[in-house]
Amino acid sequence: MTVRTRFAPSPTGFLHIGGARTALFSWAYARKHAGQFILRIEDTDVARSTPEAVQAILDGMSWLGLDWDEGPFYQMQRMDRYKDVISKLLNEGKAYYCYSTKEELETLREQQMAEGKKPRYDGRWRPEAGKELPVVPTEIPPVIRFKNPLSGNVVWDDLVKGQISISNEELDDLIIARADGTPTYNFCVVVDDWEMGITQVIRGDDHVNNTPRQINLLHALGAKIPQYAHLSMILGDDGQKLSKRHGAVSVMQYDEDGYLPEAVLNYLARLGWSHGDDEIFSTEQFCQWFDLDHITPSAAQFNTEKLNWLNAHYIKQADLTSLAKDIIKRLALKGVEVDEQIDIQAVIALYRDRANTLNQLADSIAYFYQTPELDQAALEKHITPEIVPVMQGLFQQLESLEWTVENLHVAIEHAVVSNGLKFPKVAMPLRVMVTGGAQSPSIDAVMALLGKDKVLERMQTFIA
RNA sequence: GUCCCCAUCGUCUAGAGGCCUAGGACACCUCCCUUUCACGGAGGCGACCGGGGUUCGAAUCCCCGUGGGGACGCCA
Repeated sequence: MTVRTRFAPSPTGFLHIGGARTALFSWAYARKHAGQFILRIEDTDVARSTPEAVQAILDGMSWLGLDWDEGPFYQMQRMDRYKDVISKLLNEGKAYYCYSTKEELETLREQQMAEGKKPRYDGRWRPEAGKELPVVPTEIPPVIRFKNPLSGNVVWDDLVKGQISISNEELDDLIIARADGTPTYNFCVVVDDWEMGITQVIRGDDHVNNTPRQINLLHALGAKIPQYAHLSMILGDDGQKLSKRHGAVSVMQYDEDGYLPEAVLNYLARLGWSHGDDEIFSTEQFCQWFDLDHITPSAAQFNTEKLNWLNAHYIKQADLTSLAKDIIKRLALKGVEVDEQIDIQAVIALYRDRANTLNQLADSIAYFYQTPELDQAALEKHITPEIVPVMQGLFQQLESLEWTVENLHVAIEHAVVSNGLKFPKVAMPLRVMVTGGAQSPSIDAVMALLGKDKVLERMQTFIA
């Protein structure tokens, strides 16, 4: 049987890191088994679903390169189908109308909690042989509930967590249609997973408790039960749960912050999944290796440091042409316009080894195009009164120099030797004058790329 | 409260009874390279939650405890 997996986000916000990993694992599983990956938008919560959120999710998926074979399907467009199934259930006596009000149920819940019991619907409207039901109120629009089995256990072999067993006595008759007639999440999921032929349901483990209800529904519909794989959650950098108000950010934020999608993908892959000691691997390699046996059942804490390390790695590997395009864009965003006279690919090649993010890389080379900000401490430490004459001498040499790295090196070396100094004694002040700070790649290489005019102009302001 | 799940270095993880005096990676520390800072290279620090079993032998299996998390919606 061909593998069919799905990613089924609800469009109530952006695609965050947890959702992205779920999508990645579902996608990779389908790819690994040459199956299909389906995208389904669960938008039955009309009040909270927005088209902007749908777009945000699609953007996140495409940035990460997660493509789907079918969909996106929208549950709101499948209403007729759900209603058919509900009336079938009603006709077969597997579902029933319930006229309890929200207030009534709230009271019941509080009472049960107070008694130390698990809050659950007590089945007051559930029809049973020989049972007398309350008088149907005319003014209350009813919800429709599923007749959950009263006894026995629901057991499944979770592909991540192993065997999970939940007693039906813990479950109540869940609402499958609201008072306004719209079907609810647990019901739509069941119908969709069934009709879309999903073979492996890979999702967050906050759904573990929904699984037995869904399995019971599937049984009632005479559907085949898919396999389930429940992924544990991703915690924030601080070990706290991610939520809208705490730490959860859109995957697109990583784009903005200067992370490469392949780095994020690689990082996410290793969060909760492993392939021996392998740390760095391509998405293609991941698809070949991925399996559900090596997923950790426990929660994982996000670690930005490690993401940075991976990102730095991918920056070092990146194609220079596309890297340059990206960096030019980022510089423009900062209001820095690049000068065509300077070979930006060469500059990036010189700087890429020292950046964790593309933004850092852009920041670090901005001084090629605009007057650098001067590091006061570096200035005071390196540009001493004694060194100024030395720099004046060097300046004169440079004025008539044929501008190559080799010649520049020789010129600096000459200033060092003729003044009886150590190399850094000359290189450091020069570095501060040219770059504004005390850290840079080899100063001769930097000067070569920056060009004679800019170098002399910058030196001038310090030795005049 | 009730039910379900989880538990190896600070973090991500390897580990399917002997290969484990527990391996790798990030971070951290030291040294090397060096024109500063990085990069890179070589080392180092650092963990099986506790208690009982089972077994010749347990990080690995079982039970209890502890701790953490999740669920308990006419949200998904």
